[in-house]
Amino acid sequence: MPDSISRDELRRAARDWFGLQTLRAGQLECMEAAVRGSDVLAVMPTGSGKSAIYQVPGAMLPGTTVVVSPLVALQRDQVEAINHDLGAQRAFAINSQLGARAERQVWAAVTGGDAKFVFLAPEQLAREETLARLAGCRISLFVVDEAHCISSWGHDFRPDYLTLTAAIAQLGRPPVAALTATASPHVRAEVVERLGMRDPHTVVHSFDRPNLSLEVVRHHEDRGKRLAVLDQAAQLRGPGLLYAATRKDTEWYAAELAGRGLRADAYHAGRRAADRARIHRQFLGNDLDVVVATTAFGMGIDKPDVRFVVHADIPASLDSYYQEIGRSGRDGEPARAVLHYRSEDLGLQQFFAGHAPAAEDLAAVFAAVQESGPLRAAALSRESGLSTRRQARVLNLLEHSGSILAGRRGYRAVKSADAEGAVERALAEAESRQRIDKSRVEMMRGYAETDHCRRDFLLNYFGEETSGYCGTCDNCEHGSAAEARALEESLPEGYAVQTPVRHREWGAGTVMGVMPDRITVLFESVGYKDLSLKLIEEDAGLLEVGRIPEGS
DNA sequence: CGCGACAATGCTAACATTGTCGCGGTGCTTTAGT
Repeated sequence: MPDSISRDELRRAARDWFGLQTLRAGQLECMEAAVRGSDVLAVMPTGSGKSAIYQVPGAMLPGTTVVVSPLVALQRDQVEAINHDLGAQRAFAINSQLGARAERQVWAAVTGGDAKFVFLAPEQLAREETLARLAGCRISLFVVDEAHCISSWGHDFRPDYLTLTAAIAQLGRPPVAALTATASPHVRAEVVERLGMRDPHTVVHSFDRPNLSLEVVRHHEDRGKRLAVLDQAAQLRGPGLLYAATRKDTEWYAAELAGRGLRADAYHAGRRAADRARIHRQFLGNDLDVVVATTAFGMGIDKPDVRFVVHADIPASLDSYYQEIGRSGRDGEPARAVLHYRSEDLGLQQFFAGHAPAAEDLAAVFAAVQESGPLRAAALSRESGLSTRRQARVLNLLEHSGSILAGRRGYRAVKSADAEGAVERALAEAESRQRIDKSRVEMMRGYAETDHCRRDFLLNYFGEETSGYCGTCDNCEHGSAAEARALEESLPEGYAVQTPVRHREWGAGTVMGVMPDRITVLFESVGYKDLSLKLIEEDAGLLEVGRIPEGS
């Protein structure tokens, strides 16, 4: 029985099976919670033993642990690592790259109870066939690795990330463990909500990486920025990463750096799989000085001695930025994070942040559900005529705006919902998401333009209290952070980071940053907003401190 | 939202300005055709 697994047994299993001589407090707590049947949310940096949190309980619990993992290449690595540690074939991956024969073998292992771990992408779990077969097995733990993908990809790029709740229900609602290295309070709340987690045991490590120095270089001209980026990438000691916003620019920078005698290559999703694998290998083996990449490069890359991460263009959010710079200096030695910033570059990110689905798509799907529901996704796709991807996004919006429900037998309409209102509410939901995405871009601008300590800004964003001075960002070194800090002596009382507030128009929110003249608040409905303290003081009742229930 | 490519304009000759259009990031899946 799971209840009988003790702390000592967990320690012993970690040591004997996975070679972990010591466990950190956070790790052990999470393992205990998982074997006890609690949900777990762990936010820990890469390399801190996050995987052990599910590997040890998964190996000890009876039945099978399902692990949702975003990339097939990552699944392969994870499977190999576990099988190597256990010295037996106990972990398997299920994805489209399996041949017919391999697939039969995997399923035989899973249904026969030999598989302790099954790795799949959310798209695989959205397939009725896969889910039904898994539902026939004993699933004792459901793990979502890289759980921040729910927030960053679920809304449009990979909507099946938002249908995991339904999969969990169909698997008999085992305990759920969500793991990630990067999640701001907003992302954490979203993960918990979207996975339907119940009072999860939560461990959040500090986001501070003191060995990373932070710097922003501002530019007005595109040409000047390009030259400065090249000069810097050529001059810094590698190995390093250079992030650019477009595929074309990665090729351009890589060619220019190669022209200056560096071993550089461009990495983006448009390159052939073999080339991507080669670049990855060469980078790990120190056969490349610089990889010039789009956001495609990163997940699953664990190289300890990356010495710099330079951004030629601003990323879409501080979440992305932190993830990308977090790939440097994992050995604890000094590393540099430099952002080359032009305010014009924000335009591209704002473009990426915004497009609503067509009203007719929403109307078609709602009509189909209302007339012939309950319907599962595949049947519904035949009725509505939409591609499964477009439909998944539309379904998700309709569900989250309260017009349809996802049940065991499929989607059905909420009795009181009418077509017109359903479309309207779904569009409002889409707009609200866009506002949030755009406000995240604005927070990124805030980081690039602040005169204060940049580490402070970053850590506040992730919900940490800070000192106001780190000494290793450009603003601290040049003194502007110290001046800014002196100003803060006159900060008003009552607006500490993470204070819950309620705005007259925008409703509930959380204070995310405090500056001498203004505070930054993350509102649940409209995203990040800067509020002038002067205005708040003048207009009593505009902003109330504390989480005051609606309508009272 | 901002860019680059290309066409059209203005006006009377070789070219500078203005206007329009299309493009831009992440990966799973499945399937048709070599």
